[in-house]
Amino acid sequence: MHQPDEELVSILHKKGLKVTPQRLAIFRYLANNESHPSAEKVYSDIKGELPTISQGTVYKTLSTLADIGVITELKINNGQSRYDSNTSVHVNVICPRCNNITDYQSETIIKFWKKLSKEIGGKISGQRFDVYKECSTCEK
Amino acid sequence: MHQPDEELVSILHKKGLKVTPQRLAIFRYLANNESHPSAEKVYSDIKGELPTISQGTVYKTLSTLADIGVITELKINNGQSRYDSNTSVHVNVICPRCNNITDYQSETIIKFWKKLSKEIGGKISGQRFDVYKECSTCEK
DNA sequence: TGCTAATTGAGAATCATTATTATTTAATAC
DNA sequence: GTATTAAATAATAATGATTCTCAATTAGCA
Ligand SMILES: [Mn+2]
Ligand SMILES: [Mn+2]
Ligand SMILES: [Zn+2]
Ligand SMILES: [Zn+2]
Repeated sequence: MHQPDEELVSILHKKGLKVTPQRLAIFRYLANNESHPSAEKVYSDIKGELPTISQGTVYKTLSTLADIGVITELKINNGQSRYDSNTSVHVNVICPRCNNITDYQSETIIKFWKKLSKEIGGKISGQRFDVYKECSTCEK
Repeated sequence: MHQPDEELVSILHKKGLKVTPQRLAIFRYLANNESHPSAEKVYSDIKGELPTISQGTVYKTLSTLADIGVITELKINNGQSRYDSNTSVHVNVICPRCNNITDYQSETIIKFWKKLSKEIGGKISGQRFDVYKECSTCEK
């Protein structure tokens, strides 16, 4: 694990964006959170650190972080967005019952992506691979 | 190309659901439409055939068709849902600028899915593979 | 040809997200 | 350090895609 701050600060500088406590805190929160939280979850959790932050700022910040490419926004089937700081090529395993999301990574995926992106060609700007499977809690 | 009606009617019977003109028309429309239309697009296009249909019925019908597995709902990044009658394993190539969606299918994808679903194991209920790439119209 | 539960149509309600705007603040220059 | 200023934030209102409600209609069946 590395200090996420340095990377974020460098990218913000490069893009001419300000380094704010809100941006640092939300990015740090996501970088240490595997659960692909919703904006609402980020808001309620981040209030411990930044008690006066507003929902609007959370949405705006998440959108900014997605724009600069350090997180990914995933619209899921319950109508909400979930936020993922894992920017490597991977599979999101989504429980169709409770919308729990976990990452699955393997060599198979890496190889597939190399082959597929070459096959499709052109300027590909991203990808999203989801697999729907009941989580261990829900299958009981 | 085969008659989509027969398949749908048989599944509706199996599930104890009624065969209605609205369900037939919307399913037929999607089966003959590669463009992954939104609910709004389905609504405005289907009014030619069913002038008195309501938006609510379109939403409800699309949801029913997705429930019984004959179409797939894709929430995309503009906040809308798009509907796909291609239920085979494939990649949706989505233009991040105009949200145009086209299907990409290849042996690479089929083989990957066989391998990946075995790797992940358990009762997988579906999958979704998206690739973001500017469409030919937008890259000009 | 009726019966009945499912479906539809019309319109209201919901709710996640976005927009607005006054206030605050990070970054730069002095 | 202090002033300047454009960007960011907080509070709140607005939006809009989707869902809900319920009375009217209809598909499926006896
Ligand atoms: Mn993920
Ligand atoms: Mn498709
Ligand atoms: Zn679950
Ligand atoms: Zn395009």
